[in-house]
Amino acid sequence: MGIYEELVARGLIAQVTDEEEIRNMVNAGKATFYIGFDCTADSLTAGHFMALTLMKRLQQAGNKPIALIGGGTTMIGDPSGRTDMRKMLTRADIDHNAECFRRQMERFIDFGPGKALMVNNADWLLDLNYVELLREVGACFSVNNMLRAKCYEQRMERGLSFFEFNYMIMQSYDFYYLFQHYDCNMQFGGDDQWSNMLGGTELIRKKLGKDAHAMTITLLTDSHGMKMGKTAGNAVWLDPNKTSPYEFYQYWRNVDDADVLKCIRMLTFLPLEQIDEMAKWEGSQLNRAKEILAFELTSMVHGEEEARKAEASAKALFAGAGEGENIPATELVASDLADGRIDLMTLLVKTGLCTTKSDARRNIQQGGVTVNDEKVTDIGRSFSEDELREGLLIRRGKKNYNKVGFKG
RNA sequence: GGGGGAAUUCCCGAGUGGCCAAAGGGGACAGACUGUAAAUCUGCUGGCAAUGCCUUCGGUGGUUCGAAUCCACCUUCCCCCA
Repeated sequence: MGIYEELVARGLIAQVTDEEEIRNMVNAGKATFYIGFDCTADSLTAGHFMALTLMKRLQQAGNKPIALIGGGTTMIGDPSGRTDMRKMLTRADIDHNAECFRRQMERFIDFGPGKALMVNNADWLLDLNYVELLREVGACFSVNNMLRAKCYEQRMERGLSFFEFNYMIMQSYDFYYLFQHYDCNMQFGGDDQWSNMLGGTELIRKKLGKDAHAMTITLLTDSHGMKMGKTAGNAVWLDPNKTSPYEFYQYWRNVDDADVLKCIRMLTFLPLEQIDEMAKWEGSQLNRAKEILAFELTSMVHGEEEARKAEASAKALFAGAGEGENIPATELVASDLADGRIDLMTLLVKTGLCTTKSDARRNIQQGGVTVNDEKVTDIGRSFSEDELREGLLIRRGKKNYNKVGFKG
């Protein structure tokens, strides 16, 4: 089975420009492909992770990846599938984000000589001359066609600025540029990028009379059709300072039954035969599959050691046993106390378990707070220095823990 | 350039002088049920020194005993005509 067939079997491929040619090229390790990453934040997210694994899979099959950091395109911001305009970022923010991206990617992809490349489109986009660009590239685009592109559909209702409308042209120009300077013959991207990617292949055909290819990755959505990799509107980050390994582990440990197998197939490197076996599991047995998923991914992103710790903590906590190594902890000092005591509501806020005291009050009143496995419903409950010294395990809801200690 | 409309809490969206911390829905959070799942049901959803006080309805001023609501100006967005 070639790599192309494997990608299909894993459900990763959404659309391709020319299946026959792409299959042959990729299976023979002849592709030089790029994936663009717009650096709108200072860390990659779980959403980018799939693109990274895809790069890795193709690299392992002998193809050459180019990671394109969108230092230039981020100056505009992709309007695809969005209902409103992105916040404009400053040049300094973008440069900083690009640097963060670079560091994270290096952990997944081998950027050794001849193996892979990392480029930044700021290097060629920012110096473009407007009139020259219009003459050279603009002439190749039909506004009529662009307006028909699916990625602008939502914006046709609410308004799309000319500024953002140009995003497609910038992205197309990237492909055109990489095709000429790095022999890049294929572009990968999320399925929401399809129109933008076709813009690039069209441009290459019109300007150079040559064929370039595009292929999109199925977007990872849950059984409700929502994009995965987000909790409460917040991204699941790859940066351990933004999403701890434990939280990262828990995110995958808690996916829907209906989504586990899909995630394992698409995101892990486990052999397909093994996955097919798991597909027979049912009911609570699926919990085992979730553990595997969570462990595999945490281990890829944060290393095996961290994955083990996260797993051990999770098991300890949910088995009710208590002490895990890796759960968040808070050390209080004398100045945190008033008259040698601290009340529970303040404590909940200090540990980050609750956002405000009102929030803490609600949680206590609704029976959602536990201290050392004992439910506390008295909002006036407070703790002495001695109690703190012995350590408290505070829990909010089923899944949020914090260990509190006292120092000094 | 001309004309018309809109901006409300995390999101959508009601509210057109006091009964408004603001209906309803979604989401989030908590509880029950479970398998750390889903579905379902219940509660809850600005803050605080909490039967009260403070801050919020795009911004700045104004009218009024009292403004999300009325007036002026500004900002942003949408629609129609050019």
